[in-house]
Amino acid sequence: MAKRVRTTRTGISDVAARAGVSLATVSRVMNGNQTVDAQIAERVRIAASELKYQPNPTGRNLARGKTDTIGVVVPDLGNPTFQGVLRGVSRAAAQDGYRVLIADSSEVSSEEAILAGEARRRCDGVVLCAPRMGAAELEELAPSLHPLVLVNRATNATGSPSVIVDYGRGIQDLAAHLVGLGHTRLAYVAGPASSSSHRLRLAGLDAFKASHSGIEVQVFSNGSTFEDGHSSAGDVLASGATGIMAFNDLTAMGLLSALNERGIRVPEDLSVTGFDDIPFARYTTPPLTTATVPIQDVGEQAWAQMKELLNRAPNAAAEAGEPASTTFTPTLTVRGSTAPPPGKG
Amino acid sequence: MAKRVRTTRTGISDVAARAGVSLATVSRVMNGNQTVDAQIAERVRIAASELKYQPNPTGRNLARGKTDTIGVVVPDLGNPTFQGVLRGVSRAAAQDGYRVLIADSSEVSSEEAILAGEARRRCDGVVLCAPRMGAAELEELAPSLHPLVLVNRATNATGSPSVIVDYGRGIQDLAAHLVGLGHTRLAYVAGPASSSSHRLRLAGLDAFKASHSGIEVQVFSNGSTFEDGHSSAGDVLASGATGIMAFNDLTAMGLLSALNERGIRVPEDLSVTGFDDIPFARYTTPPLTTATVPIQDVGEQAWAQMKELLNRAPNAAAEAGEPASTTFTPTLTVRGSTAPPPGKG
DNA sequence: ACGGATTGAGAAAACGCTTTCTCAATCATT
DNA sequence: AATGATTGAGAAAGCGTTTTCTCAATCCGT
Repeated sequence: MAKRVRTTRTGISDVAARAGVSLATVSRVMNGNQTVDAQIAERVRIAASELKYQPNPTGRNLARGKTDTIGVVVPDLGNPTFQGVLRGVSRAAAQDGYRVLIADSSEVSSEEAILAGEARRRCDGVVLCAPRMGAAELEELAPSLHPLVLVNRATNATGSPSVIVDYGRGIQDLAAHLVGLGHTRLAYVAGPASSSSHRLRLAGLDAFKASHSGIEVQVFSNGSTFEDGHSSAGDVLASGATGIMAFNDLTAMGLLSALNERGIRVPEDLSVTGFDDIPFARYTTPPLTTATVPIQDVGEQAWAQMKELLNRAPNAAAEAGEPASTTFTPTLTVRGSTAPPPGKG
Repeated sequence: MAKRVRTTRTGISDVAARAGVSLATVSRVMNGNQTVDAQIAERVRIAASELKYQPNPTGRNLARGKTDTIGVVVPDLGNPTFQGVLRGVSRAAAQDGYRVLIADSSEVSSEEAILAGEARRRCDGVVLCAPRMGAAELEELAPSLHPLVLVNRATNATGSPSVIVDYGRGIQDLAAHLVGLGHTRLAYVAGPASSSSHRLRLAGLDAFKASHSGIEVQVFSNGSTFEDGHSSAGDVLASGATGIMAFNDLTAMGLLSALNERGIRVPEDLSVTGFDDIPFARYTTPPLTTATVPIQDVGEQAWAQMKELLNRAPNAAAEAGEPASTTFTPTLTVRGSTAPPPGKG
């Protein structure tokens, strides 16, 4: 048999041989370890660049016990919200030399835990977006995922910070805006019952009702897609409400579209609000009044928390106390889809 | 010093010990190697599940020389086109047990080569979306990235398949549609000069002009964003053209918005087309006539090609001949933003 | 019942690095 | 000049798997 034809890329030992030093020294130089004589270091650097040597990350990963990679698990890469989170995390992490592995559960909620575990094993930590996962399951899963940062979820499990959006506050601002315009009959076209951010909106509306006795707030169950919004038009019109808060921008757009088909004018006949302020919300007709969520900042903040966790000594969790969670409060963005109700202009 | 407190997770040797077999046997069982006695295999499986053993991917990666991960490099995660590609690749790859590492060059074109190389070292292959990269640079880079699949780019470098969209064909279909409606004065609101897909559109338009002598086709240089489209309104109106083809849906939406502000009616006064058919194209006012690009299929196909490359023996490249590239042809999607020109209705 | 095939499992050698351990050589100190 | 402290680089031990080697124990045919 031939002499084992060189199949593998140029490795650290090639550099060592060429520079006439040991592997250890090459490693030291490549890692900026200062305990190497300047002359030798230079020789190594030259050898490395002549050979175009680039350390093999896998070998490194194994030796160092880390991968400089974090996993981001999302329910749907097609959803603007998660796209924003992903983008924010990815860019922020890149600044610190980390990469992102994505895991798209394709809305198959039963896969989420598995995907997340998988991702965790391959990465140094995971950012989890799992709006539909049950609280119990999340709580059980969290410890095994540590370092873990939750997006729009909280858990009692210790040591896992969250970055969350105050949906309850946002929807109250929206409701207040409508009431301020003169609306007294409001309706909320709800999101999926299993969605935790939907439940936060509901709680916000309860709080709102408690402090605004004259105001009616109906709730229609529904979903989170354009089509869901579209198909809710019938219920909405039958309700007699004049101020409609859709679960999010997408459903608001669906509703807008259905209303348009039926000849209902927005905002003259009906006011409609969205939620999130996705990039296209400003381009609808009329432009959508919505609660703006700085979603990319959410992603960036998620990375900031992750970084914090990563920099902690592995066993420092307890001594350092609970990691700080962050809350973003949506800001009201008034555009053309809201106006005083008919007759109150 | 204490006895080296167990810091590491449960590993293959724990399982081996518990099952009373060697590491090799555990490995064989975990990998479905059939040369293990059924009884022993069962014992190992039980031990593994009792210990909740999960193989460490990094160790595995090193031993097997592969990572079951591919890199996807895109210029901007905020761009619907690349989001679509990413989603397609990610889902298709997941089907085959592969994960995706993302690299977002943030439009910094000088970073692309570096990011791609980085990604390649960490992964088994890379899918490259680099519409602005110079042909020469691409050609030089390609071999070092192999296995490499190009999206919307081709290269002479051997062994790297592409999946491309026939933008030239698509814009001709759009032009033909406008001409069919009676327009004789067309304008193309161009994309970035450095964009290769923009050049393909230009070539398509040249072909179109060659075969339609009576038709005027003006070209305005511009960009690829909503704002670029918005700011092109002045030129467009001054041109006297009645059928406007925007570089893509985003610029079309910008143009639509600017026209709306100026009281120009679409499609009554002016017809406007987009390109790509991004998810929101159907929700503009009026809904956008556009060339539909099955962008997620592009991503899936990119994975299919990658899989093909991965399954080839490392040195089989030559014998297997050139890998097949794929072309997707956009389909014309007529919506409300196009109509006969004024006076020809 | 005996040699030659097969099976099946353990020992050990990769995989490509990092890092601890060691120890020779240099330096500073009295 | 003798001793202890410091510097700097090589040897070697991991890191957690997979896979090749090896070899003992079965199996088969005659």
